[in-house]
Amino acid sequence: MVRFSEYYLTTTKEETANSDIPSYSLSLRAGMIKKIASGVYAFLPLGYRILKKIEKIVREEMDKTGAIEMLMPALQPGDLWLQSERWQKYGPELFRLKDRNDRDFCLGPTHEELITYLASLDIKSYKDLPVNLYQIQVKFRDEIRPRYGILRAREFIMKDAYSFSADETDLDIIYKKMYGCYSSILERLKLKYYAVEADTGLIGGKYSHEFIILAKNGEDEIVYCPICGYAANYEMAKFKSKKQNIDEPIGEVLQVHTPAVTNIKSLADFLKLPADKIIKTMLLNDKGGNHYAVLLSGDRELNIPKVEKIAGCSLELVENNATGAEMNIGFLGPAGLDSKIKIFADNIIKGRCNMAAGANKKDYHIVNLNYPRDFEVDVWGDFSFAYEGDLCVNCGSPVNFEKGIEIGHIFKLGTKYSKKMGALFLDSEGRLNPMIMGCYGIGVSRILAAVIEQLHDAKGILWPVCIAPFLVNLVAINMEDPDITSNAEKIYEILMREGFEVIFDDRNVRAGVKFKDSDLIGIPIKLIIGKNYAENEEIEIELRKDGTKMKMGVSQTIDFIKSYSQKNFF
RNA sequence: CGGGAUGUAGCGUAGCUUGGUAGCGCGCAGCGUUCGGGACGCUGAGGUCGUGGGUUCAAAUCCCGCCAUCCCGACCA
Repeated sequence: MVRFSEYYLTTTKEETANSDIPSYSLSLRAGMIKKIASGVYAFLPLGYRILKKIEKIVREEMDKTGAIEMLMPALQPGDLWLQSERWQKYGPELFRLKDRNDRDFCLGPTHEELITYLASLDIKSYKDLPVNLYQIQVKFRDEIRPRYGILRAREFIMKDAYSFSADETDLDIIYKKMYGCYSSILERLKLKYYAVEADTGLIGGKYSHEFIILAKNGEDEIVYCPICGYAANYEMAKFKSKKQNIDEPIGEVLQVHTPAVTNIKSLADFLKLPADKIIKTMLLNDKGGNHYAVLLSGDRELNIPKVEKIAGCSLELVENNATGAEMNIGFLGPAGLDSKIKIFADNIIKGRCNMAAGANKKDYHIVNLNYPRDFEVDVWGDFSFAYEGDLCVNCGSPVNFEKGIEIGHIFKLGTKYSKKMGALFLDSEGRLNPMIMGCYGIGVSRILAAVIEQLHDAKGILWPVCIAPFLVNLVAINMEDPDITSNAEKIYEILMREGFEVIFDDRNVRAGVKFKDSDLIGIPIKLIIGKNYAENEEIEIELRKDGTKMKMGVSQTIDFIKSYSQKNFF
């Protein structure tokens, strides 16, 4: 296939500065990518080979589900984004630009607007539905902090699919197909992953799943139950608290002078109470200036998205200085709170007794608060994050925590875009309806990094056979020995005739360099031609996976490679 | 956006405090010796010291602006 000496590939022995995680450092050292600007990378020939193989797998699995491939422009007119109102909502993450006539454009971070626009032009009847369209395209997001190389880049390659259907049932069918599709993609790539319940934000009421690849350096955290298989995004995770409600005689309400004690830790020290006997009162407000107080056990953290979900609007924490003295930030509590403020209380507090909380008065707290004697609650719910030691919401076993990389996200969009952009169809009774949409993304270039993140060792990358840039590296031990070179050439011919993806390391460098490069790049099989081939016609085989070494004749070697490639190791 | 740092050959860096010849390692080219897990010797090519201005007889070095890159920061009742 290719001769190393003629190929475009340079590897480096030394790491580059700031290549802080293995996948980044190795993809630079193996000569797969090159950084062009912050968060912008070029795929060099080796990296591009791998990328194309990943694309191929994604494409095959998508096609199997009946999804149809197309290609939309990366450059999109601002008008469409005005229609969906995302032009206003998206913020600086959206790459915006103007053409010579001063018209607004953006570089697409996703393609909902475009696809919905296209569907509105072409789809008129329920007979045209359902349909699931996808593309593999470059996306742009002006990330606040691009990092970890290709894992979190500003320009990246993504497969995104958009489904249109006439009813929820068809949406469910496609959603399930996509769920299955993503699972098969990740299984073919030999990745360890979880499909977790994810936050839909305020947009979609329905559910969504994230596909998370387990990795120490991941930026996402998941909570899962090893017993029953429950898995969720850290922010979303439901759980049961282990702590029992304490049964003790109800005490009398007392006001305590607590000068300048404004946080849980100092209050716990001051009152000599454990943090979970304190009610933490967090104040949020919505865009309309309405306040919401959230009561939490003192040892828990506020989970704003969970509150937003119940409140039905986006919320912000009230800043310390924002409301000034009249709110008594630092001394808030449920008892005697301004009645205009809605009180949300975490279920964990339910049944607890003799709690301490702020007195809504500077420098004072109250002890021995008891519900419902001393305060009211408008809404009970789950408003905190799961902690180590919490229990599975389904089966009650302790939950585990794991870091990971978000690789895919499937989402039921509903009619958000179709309504705004007029993507309507006539149903069988002649009524006009907005199409029901779903969107399904998977990060193609991110997969490349994620695979390395999961599959590498001290020597380099361990590619699964299905995406390895080459299956076989033919190493001629010494290019100045005519016997060795002529034998290697002969074997090279045979391997090519067999149709194997082979790179022939014909460089005039020492054997050690060839071995190191081969391991770094992560080619699954090394075939080594040295002196002993001339002696007994046996090829030395070494496997990257575990360093296994074997010797066998040419035809057995061919058979071995065939069967090895079919097994798709890792 | 706030805080902190850094920019010197393709890559990694020294020199800057105390202004005066730009140095080292890797890589690259040539020659020779080597040749089964990143060899060695000799020779050589390669630098607007991020950029613009200022101070000075003289600036990689001191001062100011700009640009780029990197790190940290979203939990406080």
